[in-house]
Amino acid sequence: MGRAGVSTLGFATLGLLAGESLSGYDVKLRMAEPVGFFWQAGHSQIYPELAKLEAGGMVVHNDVPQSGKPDKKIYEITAEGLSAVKEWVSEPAKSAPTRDEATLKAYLSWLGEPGEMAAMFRELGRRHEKQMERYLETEAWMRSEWGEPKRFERRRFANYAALKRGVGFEREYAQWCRWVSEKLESSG
Amino acid sequence: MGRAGVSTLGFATLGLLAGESLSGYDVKLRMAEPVGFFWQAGHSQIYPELAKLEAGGMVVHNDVPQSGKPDKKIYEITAEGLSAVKEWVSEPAKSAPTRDEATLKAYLSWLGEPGEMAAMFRELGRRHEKQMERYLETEAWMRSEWGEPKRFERRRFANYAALKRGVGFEREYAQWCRWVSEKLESSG
DNA sequence: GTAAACATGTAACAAGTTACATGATTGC
DNA sequence: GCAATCATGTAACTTGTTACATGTTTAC
Repeated sequence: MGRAGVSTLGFATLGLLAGESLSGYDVKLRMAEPVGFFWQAGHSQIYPELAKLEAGGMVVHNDVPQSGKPDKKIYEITAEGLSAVKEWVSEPAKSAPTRDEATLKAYLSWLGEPGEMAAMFRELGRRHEKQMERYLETEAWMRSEWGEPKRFERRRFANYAALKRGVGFEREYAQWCRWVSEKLESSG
Repeated sequence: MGRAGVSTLGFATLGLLAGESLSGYDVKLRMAEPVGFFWQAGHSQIYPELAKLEAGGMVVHNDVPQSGKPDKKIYEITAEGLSAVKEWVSEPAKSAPTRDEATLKAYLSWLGEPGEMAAMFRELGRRHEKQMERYLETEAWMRSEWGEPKRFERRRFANYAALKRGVGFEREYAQWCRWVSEKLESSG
């Protein structure tokens, strides 16, 4: 928890709501898609989080009655909530301790059969490569839709910057996987 | 939890014990230093974990009485524990969902003052660069101590491979941070 | 004398995952 | 008919973090 008991998930939610008012369901969808590769949460985390934010005066909701489905709760950020995210966003990002199972397995790879280990890393590399390609497609879409990255307005640039991190991360990861699998193969 | 209720932390611990018998305190030290950048745990997690592993027959301990300090418990991996790690290590690594606060802040950077945001990312970049340099020093030490990476025996290669991931990760991260801060500056 | 290293544990809390629970509408 | 989408929640559980708890030895 950070200031006034708002967790990082809380700030992520506030950040989304700073752009547009959303239902819990919509927040969930965005946590899966654009935001998902650097922060995600299931609905079982989001609904209680929204309730907590409301209790803290960061958001308010109004019910939109629907036929058949439960009432939709549209959450809107308050002035208090907005100033809280704005303050939070420029504070030093704390890099949470990385926990990476694949790197752990590389470190312990001497315990496994080299051929099997090589295959495992080859497959892992493929997965990260595919993910990178998906991000590159989105990047291409942004360029075609929004034009020159140099002239992006702030919100689009922010989106582009996050995506760029995704591309770099996956590329480096895929390269490393391929390197590991090749070395393991040639030694087996 | 994976097979027979062993968590990833459990396997990390078993992996360490596969190389040498260790006390809980020693496991903690290794979780901080060589293993720390891709998997870490405090002693409050390690002691109960060792007890759980022992209850599951994966490790056994014998007490080494000491003067003044509490008895040292030296944990040794069992045949069962060894075959469990060996099986686990070549299974597909599940990439746990990434949660990266800095990338989230980049995505929400449009909410902050550009100058402040740029400074934040510049500082973050410096941190990752320093970390990269620390890893590079270790790499240099390995080369000087162990010779040509090509001829590393399996255990040393495994160590080297994990370190290499650390270098690549930090390099990519630092580059991205610098790129973000430069763009934010030139736009502010 | 003071801090760090050695050595082991427990308790309280926060965060995240999986499963349980309900129910209409829409597209195949 | 069957799965997916829309829409909201709760409960149980696992994992990880921070704080509490104790006590000696060694180096500065």
